[in-house]
Amino acid sequence: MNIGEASSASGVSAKMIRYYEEIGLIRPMGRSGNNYRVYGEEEVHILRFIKRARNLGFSLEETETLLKLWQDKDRESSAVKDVATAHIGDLERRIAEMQGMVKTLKHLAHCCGGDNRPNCPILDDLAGNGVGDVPVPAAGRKMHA
Amino acid sequence: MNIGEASSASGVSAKMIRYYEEIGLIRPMGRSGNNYRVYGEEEVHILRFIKRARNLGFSLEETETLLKLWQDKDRESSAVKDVATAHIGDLERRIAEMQGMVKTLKHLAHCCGGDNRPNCPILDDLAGNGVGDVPVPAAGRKMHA
DNA sequence: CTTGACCTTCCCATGATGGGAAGCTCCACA
DNA sequence: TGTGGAGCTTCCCATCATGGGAAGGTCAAG
Repeated sequence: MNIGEASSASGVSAKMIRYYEEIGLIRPMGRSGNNYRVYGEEEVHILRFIKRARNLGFSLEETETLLKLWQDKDRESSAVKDVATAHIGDLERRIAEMQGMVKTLKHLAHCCGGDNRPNCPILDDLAGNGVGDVPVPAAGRKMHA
Repeated sequence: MNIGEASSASGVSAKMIRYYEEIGLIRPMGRSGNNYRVYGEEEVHILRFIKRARNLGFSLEETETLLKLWQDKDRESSAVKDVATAHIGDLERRIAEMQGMVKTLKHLAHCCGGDNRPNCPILDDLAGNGVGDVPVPAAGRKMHA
């Protein structure tokens, strides 16, 4: 099976399959006489594993860890669970951050007439003239040295 | 005021201030005799506006639009509201996507012993042997578009 | 033999940010 | 007056995962 077929069988683009090989996520594939990469069911299975891990938001680095654990018959399931749990925490942090943004934005949008007049509390808020609650202080880092 | 001072006054790093200038988000600053960029209150105000827009998750492109609307005294507030509303929708879509991931992951993690035995439903699921309800049908939902 | 669909490698772009090098300027202090 | 260091300048590189596209080889069907 050539790369195109492996691609449609796994849902991973040919471009990405080559990239995964380049960064060492998957082993370099054997080549047929014409220098084309050759794939078997085994490889497609691995690619599908990667695809699913990516769909769940795991980074390629985390995916690599999971892949190694998958192939390690002596793994401890706690190692897998740890990776998953950390990822859940990461997702929840990002979700909370975005929810904060949505909350503020909805409040501002609600206060904005959205008509043909220039008066706009959204811009007022961005300009520093808050309409109420102000999110994300987030500024004061490495200043002044 | 030099770039370092403008940076701590606005919360935008000097690196980013130069970058914003480079991509045309802000006008090139005047230079003093020593070739240092010179900033005034006006510019710091603009940088703070950008900072706040970024904190609310607006892209630099959206920020540019908002900035122009801010400076356009004849704007219609509906234009601003449209940008904000579209962004809210975008955030909500991403939140929903991540919540789906979290839901699946929590289910899997819940089913995983997390002990010293190799048996692991998380890996089983990634390998294609679902543990029950499994969203993300690898073939059905096109990431690409 | 030609055409077109594949495959190969290589380079570039994305978005927003940081790191760091090499070289300049400025200021304070001895 | 010299010197050190902080701060400024530009330039290049890295991130993360992905796609676009060019230039060229290969294969199968017409």
